[in-house]
Amino acid sequence: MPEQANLATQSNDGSFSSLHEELVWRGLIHVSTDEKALSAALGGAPISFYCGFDPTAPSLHLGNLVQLLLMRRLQLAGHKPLALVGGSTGLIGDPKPTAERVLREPEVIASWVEQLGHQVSRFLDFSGPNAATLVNNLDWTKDLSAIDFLRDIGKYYRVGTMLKKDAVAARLNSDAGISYTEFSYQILQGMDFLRLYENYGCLLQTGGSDQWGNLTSGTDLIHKALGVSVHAVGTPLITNSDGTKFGKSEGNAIWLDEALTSPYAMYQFWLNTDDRDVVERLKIFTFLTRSDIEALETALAQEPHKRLAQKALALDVTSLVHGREQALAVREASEALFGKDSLESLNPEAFAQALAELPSATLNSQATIAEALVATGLCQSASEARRAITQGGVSLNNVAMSQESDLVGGPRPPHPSALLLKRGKKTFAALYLSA
RNA sequence: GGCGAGUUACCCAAGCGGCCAAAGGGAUCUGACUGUAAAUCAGCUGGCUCAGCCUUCGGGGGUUCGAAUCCCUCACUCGCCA
Repeated sequence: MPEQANLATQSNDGSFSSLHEELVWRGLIHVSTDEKALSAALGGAPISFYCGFDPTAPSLHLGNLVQLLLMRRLQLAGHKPLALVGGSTGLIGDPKPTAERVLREPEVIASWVEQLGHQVSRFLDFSGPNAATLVNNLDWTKDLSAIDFLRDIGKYYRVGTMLKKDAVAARLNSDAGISYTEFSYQILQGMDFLRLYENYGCLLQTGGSDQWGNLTSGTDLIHKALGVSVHAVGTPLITNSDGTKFGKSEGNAIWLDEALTSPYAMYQFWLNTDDRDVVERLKIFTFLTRSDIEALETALAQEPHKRLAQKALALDVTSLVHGREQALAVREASEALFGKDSLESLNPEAFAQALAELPSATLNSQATIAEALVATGLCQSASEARRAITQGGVSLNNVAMSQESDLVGGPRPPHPSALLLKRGKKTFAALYLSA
């Protein structure tokens, strides 16, 4: 994992008259509580604010990155981030629109909480006058009794209001229904905001707009319990123009953990951003300035085939997540592997280096192409491999392989023992020969 | 507590005793075109030792030569009534 090497180079765009104005331009504010009050709070003396991350997986993903970068922008403007990991809310589960969540073992949740904490820490500065603080909501819930919870917090909640929250209403209208457990989630999250207000003077919560009901749960609770008005900001749901879900590649989520999504895959993901979406992504996912982004927008309009905007986006986000050095390496690998020049003209050293960024397998030269596809993970099963070969989408060092029985061995320049295996036009793996 | 409806492959959804590895749509994937785009067109999409075989239609049991389809039972979901 890269250290926080990038933090020092980040800054907000000085050409905006205020942080609020920049956030609006970047499209980061989809909904918020009182806009004037919010703008004033962001432009005034430093405030504490928080954003929560629930442990639903061992790693954060691109959706969480939106929040992390928003937090960083606020921090760069002088505000103090409270990064919350959901040690308790993760045990309950935020209601998804379609289905009840499966409860995980507390030990699993605890280990995910720890991993998320590490990941979050890489995106924020934990030193200086407005150092970030990592908090865990399990700290103020684990010893709370059900009776105290119902008496001290529950009384502030009206069931009618709770039922109207989109997340709950959607579930009541679906045939999945909703358990009392998940129904209660909004109260837990509201309580988090209250505790953070009491303990840290936290005045703002940020989150995805799909969390709006949970964000307002907190602002409402604080208002009712203490008579204080605090703020909430909901970022837009990121959607793809072609109608597919953002943040997925071949059906898999893009994770921030390099063990789950390689830096190469991360780079490729961003490089493949649709023309229609790329400017919006640059605004949200990079620290490029308005003038940088406008220049890329012009380039996109005039020479779309050069994909300068996509390249900038891919390099920048990969740098943010995996570090500059790694990002440059995977860019170089991408250019070598997708280059128009034949592989044979590549220098073996450069070729091997590019291959090193790909998923790989080691086989002996008597292995078949079908076996190689499965071993490298390019195909899930022998049947799928066979299908891919039959459909004409498989090549080894850019030479089409049309027979499943074809062997991987044989002289295949430029490298004696390292080979480039492709399924389709952009799904690649490295194959190493052992004999 | 009573009554009714439902649980099918990644998602939606047909099927209601054999012609069902299971229609149709969506999504993924592959090919053509291209910019490693978009749109469009075409094809593929359970597994395997692949002209054959094996496992799948909420779980378990049963009827039958034969079940996703019929019966029993359990679990879960939804709706109406109390």
